Amino acid sequence: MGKVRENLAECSLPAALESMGERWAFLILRAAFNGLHHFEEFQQELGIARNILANRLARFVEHGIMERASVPEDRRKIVYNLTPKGSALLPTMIALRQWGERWETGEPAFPILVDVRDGRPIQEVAVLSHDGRKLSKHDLHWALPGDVPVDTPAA
Amino acid sequence: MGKVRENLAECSLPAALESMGERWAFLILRAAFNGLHHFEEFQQELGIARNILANRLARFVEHGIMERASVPEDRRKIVYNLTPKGSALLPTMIALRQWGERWETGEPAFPILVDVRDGRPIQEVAVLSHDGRKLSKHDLHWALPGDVPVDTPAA
DNA sequence: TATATAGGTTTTATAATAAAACTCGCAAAT
DNA sequence: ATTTGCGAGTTTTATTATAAAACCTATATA
Repeated sequence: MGKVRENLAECSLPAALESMGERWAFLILRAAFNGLHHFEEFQQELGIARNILANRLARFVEHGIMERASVPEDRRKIVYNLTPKGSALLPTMIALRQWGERWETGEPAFPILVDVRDGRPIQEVAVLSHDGRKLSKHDLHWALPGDVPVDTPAA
Repeated sequence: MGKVRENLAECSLPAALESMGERWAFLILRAAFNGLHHFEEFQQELGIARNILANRLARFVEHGIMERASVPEDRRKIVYNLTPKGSALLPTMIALRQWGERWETGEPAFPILVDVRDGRPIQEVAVLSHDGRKLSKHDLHWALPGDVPVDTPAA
């Protein structure tokens, strides 16, 4: 139990925050998810200072969240694209956005995100148990290696 | 289509970031989820500067993320507790933590979070369609009011 | 009554952010 | 072929946020 509290400091939230905890990080990411690719696009959409934007993009590239490539057809242009690692931040970003909708702005803000296949709204991002029950903070518990039941197949 | 891009700036991510976008915000929140309640506990656990901690806690209270109450048994003491609004940040926080585990630190970091009922690890936080399919960014689309099919019950 | 504790505030130093002007390589127009 | 303009930054200077340390006040404990 004391062992749990001791190890808690080593959860990977601090590591995640190294790249995402800075101001503008989430907003640049959102813009990237919305299809922006170029320095000037980010700058004009967000109104961020150019030096800060340059710094953030460089940091994203360093951390493998975006990749930077020059466009052959117009060699002035650079494209920034989300890597798989960057794309993997989608649940985090949508969870934060949904929280903002529910608790800051007020529910039905348009446009809303829908499944492209059937046009229906996505679910609220939630913490789920292995069998799909929605979990709150009271349903959670920290476990050390020995305590965790291994998912043993029947055969 | 231009209408979608136009409205995009008004998604609630910026509103959410007003309280959560500052340095230390997620780490204080994590500590609160882990059962810390007092100023000195936060300070010692995180090593954050006292003035910054005071500022963050006050901000959380202002934004309704935590509530501040004094303890009757010892009137020096103050407890900070997560409100429902604060607790609702759990999916965001766990999503970010899981991302850090997967892409920054490397998978099996202990202790891990398990369902208190059966002791089994929780699922990865994901974006799901209305019928539970896992969605990536390519499966998502912005929709304006008219485009969204309403969930019409049969009767 | 003296001493320690909890939860801050104040002061001062340092680092991050912002606004504006500037640079440099390339492309397009004249 | 030269000028003009664009894309992607950098530099400079001003402002704001963060940090470390000392200090303060009300309460509790010895």
